[in-house]
Amino acid sequence: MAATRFHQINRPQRLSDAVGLALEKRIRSGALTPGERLPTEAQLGAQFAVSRAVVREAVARLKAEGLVESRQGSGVFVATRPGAAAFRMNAGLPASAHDARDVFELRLIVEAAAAERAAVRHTPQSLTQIGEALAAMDAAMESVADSGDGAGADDAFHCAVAAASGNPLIHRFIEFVSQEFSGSRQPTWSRDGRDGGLAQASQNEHRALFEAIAAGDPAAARAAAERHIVSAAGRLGVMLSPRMSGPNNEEET
Amino acid sequence: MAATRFHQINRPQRLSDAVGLALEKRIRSGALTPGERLPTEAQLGAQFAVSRAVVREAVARLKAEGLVESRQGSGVFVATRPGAAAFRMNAGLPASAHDARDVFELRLIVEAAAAERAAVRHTPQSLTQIGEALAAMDAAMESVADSGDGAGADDAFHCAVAAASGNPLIHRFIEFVSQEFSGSRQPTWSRDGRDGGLAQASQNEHRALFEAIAAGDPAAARAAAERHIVSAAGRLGVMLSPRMSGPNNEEET
DNA sequence: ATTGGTCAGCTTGTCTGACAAGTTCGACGC
DNA sequence: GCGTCGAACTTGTCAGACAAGCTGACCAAT
Repeated sequence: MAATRFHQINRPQRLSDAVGLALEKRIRSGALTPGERLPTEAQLGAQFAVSRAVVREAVARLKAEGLVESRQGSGVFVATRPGAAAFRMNAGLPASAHDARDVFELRLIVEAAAAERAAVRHTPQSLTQIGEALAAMDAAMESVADSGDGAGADDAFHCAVAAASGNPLIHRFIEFVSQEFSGSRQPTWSRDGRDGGLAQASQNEHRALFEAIAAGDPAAARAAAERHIVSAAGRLGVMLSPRMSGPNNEEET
Repeated sequence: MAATRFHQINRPQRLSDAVGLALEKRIRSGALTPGERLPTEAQLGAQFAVSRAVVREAVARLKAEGLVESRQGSGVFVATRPGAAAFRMNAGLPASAHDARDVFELRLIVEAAAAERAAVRHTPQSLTQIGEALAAMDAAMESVADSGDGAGADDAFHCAVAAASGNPLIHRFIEFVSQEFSGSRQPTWSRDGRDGGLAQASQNEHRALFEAIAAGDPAAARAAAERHIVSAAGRLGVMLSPRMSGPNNEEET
């Protein structure tokens, strides 16, 4: 909806968020090592030029993420195994030019393997789920709305393939990655994207993947999934190689 | 040290922890639904009989976990996709008989792809790192200590291979998975495991992987990594197939 | 009737100061 | 050398004040 689209204004970052991220960076970079004591709250307040309350809220964040532990009267210490409990796509590191490519490469690896397994392990029910998402994208292609439901159905298609892999961990991981980059499919399914043939190209790739899975051909499913991810990346301007086929292949970039 | 042993006294739970956990319980149980607005800070303070600072720190915890979002002047809301910002191996689901197999399968997919990329993208420095971890395992093989440092060096070896993949995201993910299952390598490197030849078998596989990477041969590196993961799983009693090579291959299990 | 502007009331964000609870370490006595 | 005590330090909690931002009611203009 148009109203939703204008809702995403750029809010200034909260001080407690900024301090928390800065400290997290120090921990993840190794500048602060496991077991090491952080500066006192008063010192951090002086260093960051913020109040003690802001520091405490930043530390509360870090505690929730398992990065630090506090002991009253003693201090705040880097946890022995900082942050091991959770994996995040953006671990507080600054964005770099390679981010999108790193993400697409990880998706290529995991989604191609999931497609391969879906070809072998799918059930009538899981195949129906994939087919329904495919049909929903066909319908979105004809939609007169500005953005329609194509991106949502695109998400659902990928997650249905992941679910058909028969490995719930892989399914959850692909869902996680998909949600973190839910905005990346929007350009393909926008009015402009559909008029420009992006959605049609994407849908052709989806159909080839569906057919390979339905045919129970894992090699064809893997190849179809790889083609699709590489093309999807290309549509966003990201160059990706589908296979490590030679020592010089990657170094051309 | 004996002094350390008596250090683990039962500390009363912090108020901010208790409030944070109580709110998290309401969210995860569905009593508070995605998009729903939480009571105001003042109301929560009255309900829990704590100061506003305690409430704010509890909310800071929930924000770090992706469970809520706050909007200044408006309120604190349950996130649209609560907890989606982090991926956890155990997502609060009960353990099932397929867990270990699911994990090894995910490792197989990601680590084999990392090895492939390491063969192409390694640098002299990253290759040295891998070699040092290999040497540390050789040394641990001869160690007279009961458990030695073999498991730690085994972890380090896998993480060095992941680092050599040239994709920091893959590196972080493999590190995350490795840390979550850091105990799984202990039996191989224990006294019994070394005497029984488990460590030697594992080390032979590590060496083959190292050599394939050093030779810059991605296909050999992938195959070596797959062999190793499949064998490692087998040493723990988990049956794993390295490839989806036919429609009936998996259904034998 | 609809649209746009204003403002009071409300809510989160930040700062400040005070005191409670707990830890650490040095001084002192035995 | 060992045990006790207390000062100094650090985190945990409370309270109050003000800043920044949001929401909805109300009124004027078209």
